[in-house]
Parts: sequence; structure tokens; C-alpha cells
Amino acid sequence: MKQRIYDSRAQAVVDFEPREPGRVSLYVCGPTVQSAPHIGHLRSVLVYDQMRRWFEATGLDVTMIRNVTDIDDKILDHARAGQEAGGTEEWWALAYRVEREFTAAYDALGVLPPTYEPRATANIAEMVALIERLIERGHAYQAGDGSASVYFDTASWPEYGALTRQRRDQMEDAADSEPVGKRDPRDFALWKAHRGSEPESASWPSPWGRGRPGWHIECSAMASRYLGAEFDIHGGGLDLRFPHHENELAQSQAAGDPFARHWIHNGLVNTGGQKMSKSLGNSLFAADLLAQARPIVLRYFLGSAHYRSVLEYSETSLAEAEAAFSRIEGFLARAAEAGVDLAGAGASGGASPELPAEFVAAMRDDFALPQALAVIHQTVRAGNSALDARTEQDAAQIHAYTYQILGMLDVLGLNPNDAHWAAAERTTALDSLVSDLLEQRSEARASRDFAKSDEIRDALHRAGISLEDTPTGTRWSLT
RNA sequence: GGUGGCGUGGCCGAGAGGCGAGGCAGCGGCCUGCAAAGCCGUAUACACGGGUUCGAAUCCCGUCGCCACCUCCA
Repeated sequence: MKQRIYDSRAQAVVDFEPREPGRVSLYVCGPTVQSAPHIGHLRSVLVYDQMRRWFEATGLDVTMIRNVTDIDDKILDHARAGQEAGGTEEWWALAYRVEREFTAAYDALGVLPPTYEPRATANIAEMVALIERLIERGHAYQAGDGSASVYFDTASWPEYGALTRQRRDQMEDAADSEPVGKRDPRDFALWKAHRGSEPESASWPSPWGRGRPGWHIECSAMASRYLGAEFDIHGGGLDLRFPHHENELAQSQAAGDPFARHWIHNGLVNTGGQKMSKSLGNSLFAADLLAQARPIVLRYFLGSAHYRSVLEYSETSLAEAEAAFSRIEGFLARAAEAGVDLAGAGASGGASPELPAEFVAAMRDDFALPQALAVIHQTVRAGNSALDARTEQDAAQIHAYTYQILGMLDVLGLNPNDAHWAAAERTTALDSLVSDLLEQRSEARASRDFAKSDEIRDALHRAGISLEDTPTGTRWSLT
């Protein structure tokens, strides 16, 4: 069965064949580091992390580039606002500080670092070279007002609009803040002339004069620098389709590069049926979410809807995800007590187990995570049944189910036994205290002093520890 | 005006012509000192109106509602 992906340029699910057998080149639009990461950034980064992990699990060698946009209007605006409020932070310091916040949030969620994470400001020369090519080919021009600005000439490129199937003559005119020197309102900036109001440090020399890159040119320049003139997949949020990706495609192809063979766009996150956005004041920041839920649960939640669907966030979302994920963890705990060595399977422990066919089929079918998760839950139920039965022949089954589950969780980056998540939730000090109390309770139960045993259980419950009595003893967990 | 998407049981969320994915919550049962966990069972679900078909949540037509993008956005 071939890998199938939804190509949003073709608007269809297509067979995915890597350009080079055995290798996948993937470019993903990373964040503009202008303010704190929110749930939408997390979802987006996770979508591509899971695709990348899946490709690797199927034996492909993935080169994944995710850029950091560290120079743009908003970064300069935010830095200026901070300075007007009495601060001293420069735009580049702000960009770097925010970039680190993104990295911290990604790390917390177990997102693997991409192969490389280039910054726009480190690729100015490549952008200038690309703009020069566009001017030579007659698809870009220096501003008519004599400034250093350079624009892409949309009228010169008949295929403009190909990605989003829009006709140039039916597009709304850009309400451009500074239409200075443009031949057409739909033309977009490749190079922005330095303005006196902006810091000198936010400008670079170019054949047309000092300035800074337009928003779209960086991705074209970085994608070709690291992945070549043609590569397999370009990904990003649905809100980037137009204008950002349309413009990338236009400028790269107009410059003579075939560019991305497939385009993937992930869905956005809604709250209360509404798009989350800063202007609506309903932003869900990564830091707040990470404080509210265990990172692995947040990761589970963000993967619980198909990557192209809208993901609805509500007050109860994280609690539900916690309940659902705990079910999986509960099985693993039971399996471990039944003698299965959890460290012996999966990425953390050598030989990868055979993944259930339904799971593989789901992943091959455009990364159908919800169905893949359903397979995990079905396997958990089968495993629990086998544990309840506890017959001789079930032992091998329990083993097999457990390793399948661990294998699937590993592929999705959700294996709670992975070293990444092994944060000391249960410290030895706590372990020792609880063990003593459990022993007292066990003695009370043996002498049928249920008042006392319930008192201990209630006290632990109030402290956020829940108990489960099993034939082999009492298990406890933090709730 | 243009482009794209969505409407599934109390909630989240898959599916895309024929056995009701999965999870959360609920109800009944088993187990348990009682619980918890687990297991088993449990739902007249597919916005509305027509049509095509032996058969439609799924295809077609129409209607209603919601959302996104159209040069700041993951």
C-alpha cells in the first residue's frame, strides 16, 4: 500500500512518491517570532512532527527544514512599542527571546528538532540573489518611486493564483499600507527599502540600496538552499495558503525553480466555534496550556482530530484527553505488573514491533491519526481483556498487545515510557510516603477495619493520589 | 465579487453508497468489603427539503446555518 497524501494544490488525495527513492525532503513554514507561541503553532508543528516520524518509521530518510522568520514588520513594531513603553529591547533581542519560547514549547511537547532550522536573517544573500534572478527574467522590478523597494510583477506571471485557484483579475485589491511605486496593487514586495523610522540594524545592503526582505522571499530562498530547486513537500498552516504560499510558488517558479511537488496545509484551532486570534482576545497560549495539562496529554489532544480538520478547543478538552490517554497508560501499568518489560520494546528499546495493519493503513491514508488512535484503543481493550482472563496462553497475547501499543505510541511520539517524558512525577520521597500509607491501609483491610482503610484512601485522594486495589496489591497514581 | 471548507448521538471526533470507528460523559451488569480500574452490554446520530438507487450520513439538485482566505496570521 502506497503512502497517500492530500495535496492541497491538486485538491485531491494522491500517491506520494519521494523524488529520490528512500528520501523525503520537507519544508515547513515555521513561526514569525514576534510574540508568544499559541495553541495553533503547537498544532501545526505537531502535524509535521508526526508526518516526519511516520516517514522515518517507514524507513525513509527525512530532511526537514523549518524556518524561523526573525525579521518582519511585526517584530519591528513590537520592539518599537516596547521601547516606547520605556523598554530597551532591540528587535533582534525580541526575536531571539521569542524564538527560545517557541523552542521550549516544542521541546516540552516532544517535537523532534527539524534537520535544520534556518533563520531568515542568515539567508539575506540568497534572497538577494533570487530577487536578481527574478529581475533578469522580467518578473520583478524596482519601485517606480526610486526607492530601493523591489516588487514581484504579478501581471508578468500568468500562473499567478495557481495554488489557490484564484484568477488574478478577480482578486481584491491589496489594501497595502504603502503602495509606493507599485505597478499593480496585487504586486508584492520582495525587498523593502529601509525607512528612516526603522533601526539601521534592520537593514542590509543590496544592489537596490539598503533594505530588508519581504515576507515571502525568505521561504523560497531557504527551501532551495537546503532542499534544492525541487523538493517533495511544502507544509504550513491553512492561513498561509494565500498570500504567502501562493507568492512563494510564483516567485520560485518564475525564477525557474520547479519548487514543491506537493503542498500540505494543516487546519486551524477554534474555540467556541470561532477562529482563535489575537484580535478576538481568545488566544490560548502554549505556556498556559502546558501549565494546565501534562505535555503528553496536550500532545494527545492536538493529534485527536485529523490534521486537515478544524480542531475545537473547549474548557473540557484537556480533561477529556487526560481521561482518554490515562486509559492507555493504565493498560501499560497493568501490563508491566503482569511482567511485561515495557523498556524492551519500541524506539527506546531496540527492535521495533510489528505495527497492526489497520494502524499502518490509517497512517498511509493521509495520516489518519483519529483512526490510528482508534486502533490503539481497540488494542488496549483487547489487552485489558487478556489481562482480566489471565490464562496461560494469554501471556503471549498480553506481550504482543503491549508491544504493538508501545510501537504505535512511539510512532506518534506518545510513548509515556520514552525518556523524553520520564520527568520525575513520582519522586522516591513520595513513593516512600505513599507506600507506608498503603501498608497501613492494607493491614486495616486485613483486619476488616474499613473505616480506617477508607480514611487513608480519602486522605490520599485529597492529596491528588488515586488508588486501585488489584489481586496483587494496591496501585496508586497521581490524578 | 472570487476561492476553499464545514454542519454526525449530551460532548469531542472518524467514516464517505449496504455489518453504527474510537474517546469522554451517562445507564445496566460482572468483579470489589465499598470503591477505583478493567471487562460485557447499552444510542430510533448524520442541518433541512427533494431526487438517483434494491439500498443514501455518504452521490445529485435546492434551501438554511456556520467558518476560513482574498497581501499581518500556525
